[in-house]
Amino acid sequence: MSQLSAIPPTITVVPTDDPTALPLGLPDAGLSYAAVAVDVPLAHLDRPFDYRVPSAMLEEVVPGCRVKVRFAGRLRDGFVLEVRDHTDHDRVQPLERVVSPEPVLTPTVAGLVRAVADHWAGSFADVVRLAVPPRHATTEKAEPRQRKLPTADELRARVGEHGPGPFAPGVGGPALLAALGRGESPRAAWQPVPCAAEAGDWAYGFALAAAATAASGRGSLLIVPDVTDLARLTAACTEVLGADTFVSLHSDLGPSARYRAFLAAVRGQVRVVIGTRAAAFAPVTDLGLVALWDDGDDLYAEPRAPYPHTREVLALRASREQAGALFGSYARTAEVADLVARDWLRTVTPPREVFRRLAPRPRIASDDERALDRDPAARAARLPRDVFAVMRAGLAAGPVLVQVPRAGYLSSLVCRTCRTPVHCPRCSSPVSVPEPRVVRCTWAGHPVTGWECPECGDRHWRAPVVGAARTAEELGKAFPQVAVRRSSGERRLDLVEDEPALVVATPGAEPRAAHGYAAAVLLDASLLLQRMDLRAAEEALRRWWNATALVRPGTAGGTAIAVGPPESPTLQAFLRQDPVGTAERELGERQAAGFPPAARMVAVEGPSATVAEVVDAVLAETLPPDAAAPTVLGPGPVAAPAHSEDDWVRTSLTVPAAQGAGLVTRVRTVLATRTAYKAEGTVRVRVDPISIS
DNA sequence: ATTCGGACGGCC
DNA sequence: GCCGTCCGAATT
Repeated sequence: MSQLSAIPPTITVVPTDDPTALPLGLPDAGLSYAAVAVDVPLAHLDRPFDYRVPSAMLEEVVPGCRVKVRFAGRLRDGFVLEVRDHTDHDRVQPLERVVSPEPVLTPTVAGLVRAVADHWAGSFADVVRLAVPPRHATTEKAEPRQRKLPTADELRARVGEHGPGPFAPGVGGPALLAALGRGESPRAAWQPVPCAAEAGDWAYGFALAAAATAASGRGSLLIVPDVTDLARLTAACTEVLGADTFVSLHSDLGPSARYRAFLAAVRGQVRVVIGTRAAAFAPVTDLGLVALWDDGDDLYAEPRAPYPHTREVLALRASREQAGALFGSYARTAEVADLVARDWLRTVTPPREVFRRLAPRPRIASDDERALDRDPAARAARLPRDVFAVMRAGLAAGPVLVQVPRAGYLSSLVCRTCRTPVHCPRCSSPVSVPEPRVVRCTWAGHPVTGWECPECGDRHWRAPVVGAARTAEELGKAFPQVAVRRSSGERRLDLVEDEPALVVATPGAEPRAAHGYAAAVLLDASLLLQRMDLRAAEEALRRWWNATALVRPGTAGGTAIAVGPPESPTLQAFLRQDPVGTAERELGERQAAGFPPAARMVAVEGPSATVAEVVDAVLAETLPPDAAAPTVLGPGPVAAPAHSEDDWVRTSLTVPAAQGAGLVTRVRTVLATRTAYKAEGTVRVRVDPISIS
């Protein structure tokens, strides 16, 4: 050791009679300490840390700015949460540098980030990554685009000109717009009519709601599942609000465009933000409305830890910021039904008779052998005669949509004769066909050989439905004079013209028709209904009603026909055209089964030994008074992440919804204790996962 | 007396 | 997770 370092550090003596003096002789410059949310991955370090603000940085250090700090000896990124004149710590380090003085993490969003982290048993650092896009220095320094914003009077005039649009026939619809315009914060579960007419134009409705909110001097946040819906919403907002009034935030934007849109919002240059799930955290000042389209779409489940769901993020946000909420969809999820049952949302939908008159006429066609058409080409395409008739009639009036299952859904099998789904003889799991001629069970990967149908004894199986390519080919033969167009996955059409054509599309990739389809044929019914998922029925209805929404209203002859077993309750629900009642029943079933949203479920996933340790530790935590011990489900096998060497399992803990926060806190405590103790093995925790098994 | 390494505690 | 410190064993 050198001579120099042996000399003790200089100690500055502070006169004790000076009340403004700070300990350790630090210069008092008023606001000299910053509480920083440091980007550390460890659960037990998930809290703010204080740093001294060197006087040279005093100007730039503001709440919400990005900084670099020394933490455990290393440089790390962080956000300043608060600037204060004191600290409770005696060994504070100085801030290393200010990355940017731009206050990108507003106090409101910081509060939301904390709340989201707490709700999903995650850390602030994980959630803030979802909320604030990476900095782009050039964009930050560039001159912002000049925008001409309409005044409140102009906005009121526009809202008046447009009228209530798709809310027109609605019970409570016009009142909703009026309340938003008065600066109130109504919350609605909006059920527009699934049809290609104004009554079904959700994007127009969203734009009108944003305009009414803007007229009250407040901002709006409008969220949709994907870029296709975003394009539609962009068009509607441009028409109703004007192109200067809003920005669009989504993950397809490059770093520069993304940061530019974000800055326009955080700087208050725009008060309306539209986008996909990451935009749910966008810093809209004085938020008056959050709107969410089609909350059942699984794109709303964030794939990164802590796996928050956009619907709950927005619900949390509307509550925290006293904003209105508009959750719109053609189908209705059990979760929205739950929010309605708890009177957090009120249903807004046209009167029953208006709804039924405007909606395309729903029909179902049996898919059993006897119902097939006699026409040999139709027979080859496996088309029931009712479907053949609907297609023929529809083609006389315009394009006909044919919804077929996505390729991924084909990888299941049924008995050739009685259509009983094939299950693994060893562990009863469903089977999949990962590649041609290879049949494995989905849980354990057992190769399936020597299968025999438990119902009829047949030894042969087949794919239950043909895919898009085969369907298109067969339809071409059945309708030789008609153009057959395809839209799926990568090769996707946006719009088809009015000429008669058969448009074969996978769910979610259906192009819109310029004036609506004459008819829709939903061919994937039986396959969707065979899925062993808790949400199979809900998801099937969501897809059918989303496809139905592209068809002309029933008053203009529109028809939607689903092919499947007529006795299926889900097909019957389709026929009944009652998304609200259907979701209420679904919620009732979830309640009876003790599943979310009626209960809170925390799934712990990882190598079996680690999962067992974590679950045991959670169960060993002391329960709050009156709280019951959780119900334990599992462990059951679950897919391991790509690079894991171990097999993974999942164990789920379930408690009544009211005790959910307590359970999540206990889980979080266990995770924090484990990282502090450096326990071996990591787990993944999912609160209310969308797939339950 | 000095150096090395592994375990452990704290991170502002 | 990573760094710094502390303590015991090995090395001179």
